Amino acid sequence: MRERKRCRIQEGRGRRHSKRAGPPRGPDGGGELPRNDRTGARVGGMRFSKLFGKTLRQAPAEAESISHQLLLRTGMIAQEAAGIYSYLPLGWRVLRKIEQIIREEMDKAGGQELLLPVLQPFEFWQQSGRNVAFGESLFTMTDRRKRILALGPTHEEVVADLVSRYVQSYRDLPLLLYQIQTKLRDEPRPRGGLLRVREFIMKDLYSLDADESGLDESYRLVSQAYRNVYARMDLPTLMIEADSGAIGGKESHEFMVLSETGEDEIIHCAACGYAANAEKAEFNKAVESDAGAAPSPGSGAGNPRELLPMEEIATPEARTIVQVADLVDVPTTETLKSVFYVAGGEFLIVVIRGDLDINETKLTNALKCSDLRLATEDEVSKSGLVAGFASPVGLKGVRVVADDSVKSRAHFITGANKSGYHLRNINYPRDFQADVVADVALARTGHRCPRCRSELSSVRGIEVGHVFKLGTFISERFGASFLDRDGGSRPVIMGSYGIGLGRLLAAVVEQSHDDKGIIWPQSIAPYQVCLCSLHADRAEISAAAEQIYEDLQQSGLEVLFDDRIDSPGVKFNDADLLGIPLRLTLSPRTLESRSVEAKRRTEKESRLLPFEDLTRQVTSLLAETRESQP
RNA sequence: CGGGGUGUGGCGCAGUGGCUAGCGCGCAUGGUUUGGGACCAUGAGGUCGGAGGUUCGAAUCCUCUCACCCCGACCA
Repeated sequence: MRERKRCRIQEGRGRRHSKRAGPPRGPDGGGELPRNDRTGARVGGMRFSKLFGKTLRQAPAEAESISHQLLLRTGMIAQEAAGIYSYLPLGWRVLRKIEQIIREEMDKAGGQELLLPVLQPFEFWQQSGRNVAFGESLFTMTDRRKRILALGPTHEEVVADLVSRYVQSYRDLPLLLYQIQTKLRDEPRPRGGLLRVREFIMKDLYSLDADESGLDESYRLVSQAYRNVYARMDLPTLMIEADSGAIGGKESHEFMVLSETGEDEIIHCAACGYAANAEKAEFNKAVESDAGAAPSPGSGAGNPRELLPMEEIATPEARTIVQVADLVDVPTTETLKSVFYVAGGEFLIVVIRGDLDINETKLTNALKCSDLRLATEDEVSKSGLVAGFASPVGLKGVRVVADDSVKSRAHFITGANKSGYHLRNINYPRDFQADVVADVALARTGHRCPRCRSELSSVRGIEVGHVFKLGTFISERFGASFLDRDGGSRPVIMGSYGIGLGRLLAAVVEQSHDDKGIIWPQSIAPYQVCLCSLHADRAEISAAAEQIYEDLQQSGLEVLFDDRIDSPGVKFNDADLLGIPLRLTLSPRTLESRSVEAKRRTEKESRLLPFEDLTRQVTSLLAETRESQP
């Protein structure tokens, strides 16, 4: 008892000492520990007691998504304004690891890294014409000479400018140029923590090729590099067909992480693997067991003589497709619906089969416009149309866009353009014509796959990569051309390939966590090992822990050393919350058997590792963990 | 931009006209503790988002405004 008491008094002193003079010295009286003890910062290790940032027991109320909550609770990020975040040391370590993985894979694919300016002449954007497509999302500022500068949301223009100056011959191609840097977009609505922000670090690669087959090869190479990146982060992704949006271009794919938190809807066919963003997804519009489908789909109309004559039917109060279909007792597939839009200031009517909805992305593309919105009630009535009873039949002076579903059958029911009446036996193109006929329909769960006719389903996803075959529209405008073998001048063919690093980080957290906290894949964990010393105020514990901390670092491991004088629960919970792959616990109990307890973040069980050869055992445990991960 | 919501100490919250604005966590100091977010004591910390107004008196009522979050529009 007396021994014990004395021991405690000494511990008390030690504790006071440690708080004033920093962490206790090494086992043999100090001097041997690496420098920088004042702040605890080391190359491979960090003392929890010195770590900048604090874990929170409760997530701030503004955080809704899991990743947002966990990243705030762990002190990995801190919000400064809507869609603008600071990365604190732990979060920044993770981001840098992601960055390094991406860099390695881009280099492996043959990429050359460079750094491009954030401030870009606004003229670049006028030259490409994309100032219109980006619209208000393009941050701009004015310098002291009143010159307008754009804050780069992406860098195709700058690359095209560089290429116009440095690429002269087909011998200079192909090229894969990439940068990893901050980009700025004035998003209308930032959300979900790091999932959608206004300032973000992005890896953007631009491929430059002499011909289409070169572009195909670049596209293939970079796509494979993307798969490698995700695989190294243990992140399952789905490559889907995508719309190219404001970036422009033809073919485009997105890499999606399936998650309910995701903003994108993916239309997917389990049978043949067809997968596309709902913005882009196609589907088979044939109506099954449709006896009335007189002209076969795609044939336009049949012989007009076989078609029944148009008739007017009274449909009082039936203003919606469902009401009309019920009243006349036909399925909604036998009706046509008309919707009114204003595109580029022009009023237009869009007609589509009654059971389908309009996909505004497809519509925008079909119209080649950049501003599309639903018409207001005022605009509709000014155009002389009666909402609820409108149709393109007999309409003059209004541009008509038809979804190709108008050709999928004959004898539709649609509005008579007078209140209380509809028309029966309406056929395209006998009874109305369209200025544009295109696929502008929205695919949904239950529709048929365009490839194999199996049933499509829908899932949500987070877009963690997007690749585009841009083509030549930017290079042409920047005079980025080269001389081919025959001495002819041709525009460079461009591709563009982006990964948002912060979003990727958030996607990993969305994908890999439990009720205790984050579960980092080893490749991007801020530290590989969390060393917890229990009863850290006891001299013998702290001495042994210091030694282990030292040894682990010497062997090249990244260690977060929880040297705080705190209860075991606090330390264990923080280790779990932070998601460090391997936890080592040193306590009086384990010290007695000259061992530490090792527990993987993903497992419940722990094991004792004897001091002898500890670093080797830890290293091999981590290697096993790496292998066992998918 | 439309709809909804929230602004009170670092975080989570209570406080709907009346005394000095309160609680939990966190923080500081001392003590007791220590294998899954310990306990006791003492203490620091708040222009109640901002401006204007009503009132003897405003965190509380009114007007305006700002910020942030969610849904939609839009957007990589």
